[in-house]
Amino acid sequence: MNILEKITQNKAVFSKSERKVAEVILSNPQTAIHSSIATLAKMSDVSEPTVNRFCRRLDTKGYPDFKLHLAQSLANGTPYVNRHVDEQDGPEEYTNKIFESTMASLEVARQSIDVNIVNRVVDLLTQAQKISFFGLGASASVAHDALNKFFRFNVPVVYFEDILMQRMSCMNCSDGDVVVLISHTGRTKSLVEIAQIARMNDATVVGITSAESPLAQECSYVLSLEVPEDTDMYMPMASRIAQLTLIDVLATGFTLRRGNKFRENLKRVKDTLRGSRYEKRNE
Amino acid sequence: MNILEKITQNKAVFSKSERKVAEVILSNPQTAIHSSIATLAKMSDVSEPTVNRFCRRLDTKGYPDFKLHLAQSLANGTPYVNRHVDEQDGPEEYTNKIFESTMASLEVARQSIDVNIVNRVVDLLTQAQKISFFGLGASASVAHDALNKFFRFNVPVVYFEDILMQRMSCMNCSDGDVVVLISHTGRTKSLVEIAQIARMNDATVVGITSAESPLAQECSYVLSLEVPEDTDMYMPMASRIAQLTLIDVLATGFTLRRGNKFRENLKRVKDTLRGSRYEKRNE
DNA sequence: AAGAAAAATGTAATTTTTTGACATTTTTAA
DNA sequence: TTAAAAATGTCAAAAAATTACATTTTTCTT
Repeated sequence: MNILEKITQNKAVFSKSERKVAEVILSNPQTAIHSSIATLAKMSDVSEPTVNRFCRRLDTKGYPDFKLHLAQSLANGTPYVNRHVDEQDGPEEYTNKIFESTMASLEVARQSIDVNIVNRVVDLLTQAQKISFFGLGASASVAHDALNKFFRFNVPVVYFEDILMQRMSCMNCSDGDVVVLISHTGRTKSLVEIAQIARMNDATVVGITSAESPLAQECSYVLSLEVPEDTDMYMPMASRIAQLTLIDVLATGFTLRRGNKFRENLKRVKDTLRGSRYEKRNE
Repeated sequence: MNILEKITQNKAVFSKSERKVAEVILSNPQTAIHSSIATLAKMSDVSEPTVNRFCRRLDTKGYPDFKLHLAQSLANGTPYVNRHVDEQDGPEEYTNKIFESTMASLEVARQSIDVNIVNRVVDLLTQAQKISFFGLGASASVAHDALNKFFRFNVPVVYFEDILMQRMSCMNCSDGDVVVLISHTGRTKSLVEIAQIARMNDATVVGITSAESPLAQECSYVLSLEVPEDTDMYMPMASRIAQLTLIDVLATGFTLRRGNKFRENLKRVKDTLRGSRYEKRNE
């Protein structure tokens, strides 16, 4: 946790002298990290051991350790912490909190990704005869997005929102088809069933879900995403974003694998859209 | 500048022993910042002054100063820069680049948001008789997602992918209805027309789009999002993510405005989903 | 309000850590 | 091969941080 925030929060707990130290540090943290304990003690007008005790109260091992923590806090301007929205927050606060915690979640998600599996899945996708993307609820829009993306690649790609359509589609799967199933929890019954159906019909099933979930068990490959608990709003938030970003990664891997010529193709697809748009005046 | 990079770059300049120190630090920077010069010297199998000289070669004042720099470098992992994917990147590289540039874009987008407009739009939404979300292409899935989110609020909410349905829906708009139009460029002709139709029928039109685009001109309120140019892959990437996050912000503002009781409602909605899921074993 | 107990703070000594001076070894180049 | 230069290590001095303990301040009880 950011040590500057911690100092602010614990202000009430500090003793009088410790508070003097806190003031000096908060008002000038950049100076603090370059001072020795003696200098800081003089600046705060307290004794050296008091500064040391202050550091320990913040759960650091001592002054040098404290400086390290402080340096780290200062390094990331606003550190991407998963701050929860609360009741009293105004628009400014909740906007920032949502953005920041989304970024924080992406960071965590990124670290949880196994690039070897990404690589293998990209392999699979490039060789697939047909790619299907299915998800339910909040993950439906992620599947929808994946459709949009892979459609540009001129690959047979399928997406349905309707469970029955999804099932039927999987019934008709065959060897060489890849089915990508998206679910944050990996506990949605009907999606787990879809996975089973697809596998019975020789499709390769890729799950974008959490590790060791029932869905993960049924998949040939699992791209597990660890995303910190969504904020308190009882809605999926960060999980979706992480899934989407992973889709971007797969799409990128796909185009890289296909090489340069293929990318020119993509440019053409993009240019085709031009007719449907108002021209941008060249400034 | 990031000191880890600096170490990597200067590797050629280092002497043999200094390189040993560099290896140890690069391979385990987290350990390094918590070690004394003596420990690090032993780990690198060199003498203490050698470590000290190593630090000075990197333009730090000495070992403690070096540790500070190192701590700061580690704090912001790799700062979120918009690094472009290129041809030779392996899975590891492109995965990280995509995630990082997504985070970087979110940061930029966040700063470009006008919270006053967010606040006003939240106002509008809470008082709306009916809310519609429309987008085309990549933005369609964003609208889809918004549907999913606002549907939970037990508000009349509408979403269509089909242009004709969108038009018809807007024809039937009336005073008190809010139409949210999503488009990165704001230059999609049919969406601009939708905006005009909606306004002719007294709906309030909110645009999530780029400032001063043709679409923005036609909107009652514009939530403009400035998103750095998407990476070179000719697909919308970061723009979508920013739009989605903005939707999260609006949804959050909405629930906050509605107060505590309302949030309990949301919890109930979430709990309702339980029947469709496999239980999580309590570990 | 007085006095004892507890908490906070400071002093001084000790320990740890870092740095500097100089000797020795290794490398480089003529 | 040898002399100069560069690199590295040894050891001692200096600086910094921490500990133990004494003193002061605060708090609580009677």
